[in-house]
Amino acid sequence: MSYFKEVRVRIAPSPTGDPHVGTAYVALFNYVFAKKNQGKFLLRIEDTDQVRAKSSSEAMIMQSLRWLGLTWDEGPDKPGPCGPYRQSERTAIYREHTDMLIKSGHAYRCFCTAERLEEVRAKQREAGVTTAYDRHCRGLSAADVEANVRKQLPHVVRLKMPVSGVTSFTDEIRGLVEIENTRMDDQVLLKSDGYPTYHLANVVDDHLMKISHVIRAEEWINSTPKHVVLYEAFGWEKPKFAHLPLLRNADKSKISKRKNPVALTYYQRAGVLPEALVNFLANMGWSFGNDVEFFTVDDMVKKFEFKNIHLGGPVFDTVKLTWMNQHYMHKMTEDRFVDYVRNEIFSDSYLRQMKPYVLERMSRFEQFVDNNFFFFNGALDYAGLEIIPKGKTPQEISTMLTGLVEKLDDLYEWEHERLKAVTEAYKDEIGWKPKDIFMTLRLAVTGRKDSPPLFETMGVIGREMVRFRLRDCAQKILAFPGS
RNA sequence: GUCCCCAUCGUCUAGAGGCCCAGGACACCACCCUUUCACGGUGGAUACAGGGGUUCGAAUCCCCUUGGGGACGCCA
Repeated sequence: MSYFKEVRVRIAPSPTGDPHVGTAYVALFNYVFAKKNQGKFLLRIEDTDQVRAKSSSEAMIMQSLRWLGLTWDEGPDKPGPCGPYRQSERTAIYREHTDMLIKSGHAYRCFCTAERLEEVRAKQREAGVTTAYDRHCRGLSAADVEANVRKQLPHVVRLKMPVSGVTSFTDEIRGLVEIENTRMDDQVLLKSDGYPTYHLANVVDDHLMKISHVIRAEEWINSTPKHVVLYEAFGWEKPKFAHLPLLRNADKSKISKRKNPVALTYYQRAGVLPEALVNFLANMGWSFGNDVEFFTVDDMVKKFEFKNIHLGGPVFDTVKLTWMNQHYMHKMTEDRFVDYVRNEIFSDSYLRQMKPYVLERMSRFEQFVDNNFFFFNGALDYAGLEIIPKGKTPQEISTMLTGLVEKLDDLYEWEHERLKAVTEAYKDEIGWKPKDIFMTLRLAVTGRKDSPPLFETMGVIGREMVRFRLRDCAQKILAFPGS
């Protein structure tokens, strides 16, 4: 009798930034597969990276998935039989399971320092071989380990990979995948801060949460054998695996914010309707058949099968998304139109944020739309704006803007004082005059010279749209005549 | 570099050996509709990466080459 009595699948995002379009993509296929099999769809927050995890990100992920209608049956906010559904609240479970593995001889403590590991890797890179842990601590005697533990030396716990043979698994979409064990590293399972790595937490939780099908992105294929070894070490029945193709940038590389807007919050702000985005995502790697392009999630549920997934990495083409969105827009009812404009475009919260900066600059409300278009637009038109300061080349401006985007991306909190501090530090770093950088930034973000205070305005417009405008501007000015 | 995955128009895809000198959609071009702009309609251009097999027959099966991507972290 199988351990799995029903279909249970999950989306397991890491709350380290804006909710990602790839998360929605994988969530959609999980959701559809669950519905198709009258199963359950869970949301599990994988916040085991203490350095990068942030709670605001978790809230946005949940908001975005709900916006798309991809709602879960169990999750951090929806208690179920297998909770808690936030990994940071399950550390005792991981420690307990790590101890089990150490006792059964499937894992060992490793006291190597980060410096030593870096040295080992550097040498391997130099020699042109695959970088991997050299298993220095795998042969440590029990006495040595005990002495080190007593000295409270910081350490991690690593998985003992088999040193020969082949580990394989059957991918539901592509069939048998085999990887030689000699190619695999002794993966860290428990970090020195006591938190688990993805590999451990994922396997333990998938088992404990009775996940029957692991449907995730293709980037995980290479580590799946490690997970298989873990399931076997625990003596657990394995779930089925299905690896979805990766969404791509126009140049076919894995979709990334450097080359494409990837935040779900960006698409929502840019006025893409949720059903259009979901429909578009459904057409990535999968097709309804019979030349049908427009369909609902419920329609997809009826027809979905793994074997119809096409494995070529689909390019995320926002032009086609926009066309699809137009189709859904034109079908909106009057009620929904009014509701949408009120609640998405002129939402209460957005207007309230704007109020301190826009009201004092107007003497009649007839000025509102013209004066403040940049709070509502997506891409702006920079032609005829004198956006290139005297003495600077379009290339320099473009590079400056791209560099600034990267600095702003590092910002933990999107708030005007921090925006100002980061921009000023950047100005000093590159040694530009204030005017050259601030006016250019103002024009890039708002499209006009006379706009409300720059950083406050950027704060209101929001991270995703500012990033998009800056990148868009950096690209457009290179195409200006004469540049 | 090593391993893994993949390969039909520029892009998303249909295609499960004969229905395919390859169908649909986006984008593009032309025309029609129209006081404008959109929408819509009609038409056009554009693809089976290359080479070997297997077969009466291959876009479809096999092999090699090439190309693309991913993974090689105390990130997920």
